[in-house]
Amino acid sequence: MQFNATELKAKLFRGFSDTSRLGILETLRNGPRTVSEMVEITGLTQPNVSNHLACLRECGLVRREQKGKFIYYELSDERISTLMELGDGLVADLAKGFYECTRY
Amino acid sequence: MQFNATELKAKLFRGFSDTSRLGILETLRNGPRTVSEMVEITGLTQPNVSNHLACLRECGLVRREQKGKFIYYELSDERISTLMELGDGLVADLAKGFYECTRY
DNA sequence: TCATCATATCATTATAGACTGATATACTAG
DNA sequence: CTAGTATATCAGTCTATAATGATATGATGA
Repeated sequence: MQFNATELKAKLFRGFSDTSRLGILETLRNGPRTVSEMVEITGLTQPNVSNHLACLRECGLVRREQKGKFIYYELSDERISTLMELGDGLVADLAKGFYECTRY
Repeated sequence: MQFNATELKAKLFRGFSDTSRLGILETLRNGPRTVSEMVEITGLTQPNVSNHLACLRECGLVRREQKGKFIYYELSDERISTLMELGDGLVADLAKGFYECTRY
């Protein structure tokens, strides 16, 4: 399989495009978290969180660090937070559209 | 159906998360385009482009303007370009990860 | 060593949504 | 009005992937 720039960028955004995955990324905006903390905060099941983290890590959006029996995850780049901030602003202004958007 | 902030933001990013849809948005970074121009540039079929544009319009990411027998689409907010720029930068730095990322 | 807790992986199921081909609508020029 | 071009819609198919439950791995402390 071969990728062009647009495909790669689409993949990047796909990291943010699922509610569960974005929820996980949101919890990391305030600093590193363990898997169980994220499970607690998001209400997702543990295997589900681990699966999404595997995706996010494979694509380089998060990195992890083992500390004792816990593994801490964190965002791998400041711009990932920036992207989410930009999203916040846009959603605030376009919110009406997103409420009504039923096509994807 | 009820949405929280994260769900809405995920929806926003979903606009950018599909290669075809992102390709369409990319063509609009240089200004308004007609549907047929986008078909020409992206290589997608016309119904496919129209479908994606309907999504994007419903969610407020693009707006359209009729001029004679053509309909011009354009990005509805500057920050949409900014978001794509940020994406460019991130992909450039994390590209390796995205090449190898096979999980979504 | 074993028991326990934290995290990861795997097979399966279920669903969203991308794409196609056919057709409908809408605008313009003649 | 009609013909031709531009765009939109729709039903059906197909694929990708999110979620689940069961299980495996790995680290810690006793």
